[in-house]
Amino acid sequence: MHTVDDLSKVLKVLADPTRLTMLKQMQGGEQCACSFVDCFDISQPAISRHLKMMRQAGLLLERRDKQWIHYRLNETSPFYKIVVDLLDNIETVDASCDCETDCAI
Amino acid sequence: MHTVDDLSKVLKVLADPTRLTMLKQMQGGEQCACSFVDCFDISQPAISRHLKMMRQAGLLLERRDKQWIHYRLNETSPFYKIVVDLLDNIETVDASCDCETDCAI
DNA sequence: AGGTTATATAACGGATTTGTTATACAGATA
DNA sequence: TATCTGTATAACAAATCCGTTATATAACCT
Repeated sequence: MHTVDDLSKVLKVLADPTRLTMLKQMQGGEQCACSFVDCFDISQPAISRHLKMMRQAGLLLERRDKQWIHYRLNETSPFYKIVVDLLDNIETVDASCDCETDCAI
Repeated sequence: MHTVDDLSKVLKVLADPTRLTMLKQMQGGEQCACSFVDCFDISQPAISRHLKMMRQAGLLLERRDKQWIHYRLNETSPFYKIVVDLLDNIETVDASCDCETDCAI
């Protein structure tokens, strides 16, 4: 159970097509930040800020491996179920989003 | 099933504490616009615009009775289930929101 | 017709969002 | 150490959001 304020803050984070797509991709497993940079038609700093926003909302966890940072859904977030329920309502996203680097997965 | 763009547009409408509260109240049944005006600490035009935004998103239906307009959730919206599932995650809202007028209900 | 009440629209201002470019930092490698 | 790659931050601009006040419209009531 959440307050109106808490839920509306999370919905604000979710209410963006770029972030929704990123989340949908992470639903399929951990994603390297660089794969998002390759995948979307926006700059690397823009990607970085989208990731930061979701991380600060507690929606993401990160794992550093060498110079690469891998992001995944935070299954322990109090909003995790809400997020995946929403993602399950989205048509499968184009998977033509492969990382061009050596980030190993 | 929805597209990322369609879902993010609806989430943008939902991602506001005033609108979420209004929707939660309408989950309990039809509400007169005037009851929102009495209930929230914002101006009547602000209320009117929140209602318009939700109406335009297809989330609400309206019924005119004399000079009063009553709003309710649109159960035929393709997003209806998503909306109520989200509302069900919200703590019950303070019901001290009674219309001061003769709008009858 | 004239006044009152309920709701909608117009015009505007400040805050927030979301992109950009430039730059800094962290880690790997020659 | 110097440089390259991946990521984050700073500073800024355009667009959008959300409130305001003023005004218009619609329906009711003398």
